[in-house]
Amino acid sequence: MERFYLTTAIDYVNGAPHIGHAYEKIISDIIVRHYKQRVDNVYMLTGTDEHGIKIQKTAKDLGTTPKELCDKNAQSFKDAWALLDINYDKFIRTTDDYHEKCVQKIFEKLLEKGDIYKHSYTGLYCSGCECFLNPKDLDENGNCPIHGKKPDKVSEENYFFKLTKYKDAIIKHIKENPDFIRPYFRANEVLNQLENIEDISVSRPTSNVNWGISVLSDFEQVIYVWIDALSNYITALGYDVDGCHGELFKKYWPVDVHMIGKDILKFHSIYWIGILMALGVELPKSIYAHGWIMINKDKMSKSTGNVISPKTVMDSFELKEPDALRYFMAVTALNGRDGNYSDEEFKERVNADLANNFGNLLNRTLNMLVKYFDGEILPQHIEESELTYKVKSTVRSVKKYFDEYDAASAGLEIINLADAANKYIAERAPWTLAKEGKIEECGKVLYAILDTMAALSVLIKPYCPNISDRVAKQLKIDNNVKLDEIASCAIKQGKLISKEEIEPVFLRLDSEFADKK
RNA sequence: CGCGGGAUGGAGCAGUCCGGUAGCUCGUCGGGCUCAUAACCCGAAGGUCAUAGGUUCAAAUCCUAUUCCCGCAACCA
Repeated sequence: MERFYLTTAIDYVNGAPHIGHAYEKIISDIIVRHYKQRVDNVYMLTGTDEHGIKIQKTAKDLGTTPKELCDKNAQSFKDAWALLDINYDKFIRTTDDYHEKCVQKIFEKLLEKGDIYKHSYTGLYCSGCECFLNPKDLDENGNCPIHGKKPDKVSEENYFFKLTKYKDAIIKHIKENPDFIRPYFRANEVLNQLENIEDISVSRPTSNVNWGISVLSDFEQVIYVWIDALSNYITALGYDVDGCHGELFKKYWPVDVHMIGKDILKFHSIYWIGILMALGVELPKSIYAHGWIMINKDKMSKSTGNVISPKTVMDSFELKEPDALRYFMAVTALNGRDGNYSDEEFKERVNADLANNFGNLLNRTLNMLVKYFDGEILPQHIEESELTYKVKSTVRSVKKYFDEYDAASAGLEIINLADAANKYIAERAPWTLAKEGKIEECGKVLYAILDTMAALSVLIKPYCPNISDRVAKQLKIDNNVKLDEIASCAIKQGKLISKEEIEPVFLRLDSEFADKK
């Protein structure tokens, strides 16, 4: 593999970014940073989905234009990702000019091919909701549950995509490629959904929705979200319906993984795949459906009012960098399951793993190095230890977990290595060795730990880039190396550090130190 | 009978496919260490493995039934 391409879902800009949006971007960013430690060419795409009736209505309510609303909210997403050190390569907005033009061409191509056709649709329309209601959503009297009145029978002309034509091919693809939908248990759900699939409506009359991309050959209709939003994954790379693709598309498509929430798996694994098949474009290598972040065990929702933003968390703990939140988000939800956030859990987890286990390990070891060796690494202390073997096996299993995009398990594996190093110290008790005059043995133990920390600095970098940098600085090593270049005995002989240069890499939240800072 | 997943010490989970001393993390309690960020290490307590039957020398694990919870089905990140 010499290139890696990951996309996140593009967020609907009808509101502000919250911790659920942030979760997806954080694990995506961690995966991307990990692959940068393995592959030279890595590309990450994120962005915003900006069309549709909800934006149109919200803008109207706020007395602004849809475009102004989108500009403002898209910026708030960008700001949030900057705060979290999300290193995306491109931020696409579905209102971007090149995207709109490409989507129009895609629509026309499918129309010409006969995979999109015009069809009259009759449904139950509620003027209060300004949308069609599903008969199942109605109350026992057949009324709209929100507005309490009978919806009208309305017919409208829509364009439909012949999804049913591709049904069998999609089923076949999913069954033949067990790695296509991750985690695997989600594939069953999709196959189940496929049984009852129908052609999907891919346009809306402008009389209903005007904030959208016009159908080129029919200005009475705008293109609906399926073709508009999902196409971002290829338009961002310069896809061209006539085959004159941009360099990025040639280089990075097909995508290695679409990182999405479990709620939109159906649209990606069925609708999007159908559209790609119709376009004759190669299919994604995999789609990863992550779980949701619950807040204090409850689903985050506007109605319960428990929606929190990443900035809220960072402000309430006075965090100046996102490392702790990034780490917590990565490990709180195991491979595709839901995770939970609470202030208590966050604080305890981060204190236990990053401060007590990881950070304190470096701190105590460097202090001993200063105390017993004046901060100097002596040549006779440089050698491999039993920890060297542990480092190698950790690197192997971290890679294995990331092969499955399981950043949580990989993260725990990394912390386990720090744990093993703490046990190693206790077993060897270098402070006792120093007192007993076994000074050379003491030096070797300290070196073994520091050399393990050097590897840990590289391993933890995708999760906690700032912490990693502080470790690297104090150990005078380069943490900007590929995983396979992690070497034993990376720390060179000579003066390493003085008492004054030792700084905690991560302070406990709510600790006295943290309060003072 | 829509499809699927689950029920294991206070909490969260592994073990179930291929039966054979019930394990991990956190919490609690006790001890140790004193290099360190109230940190680190060791040990202990605590479970009739949802319920009722069955198969077996032996069942958390296999079979049957029951109860309860959850996901998807339904434009929630």
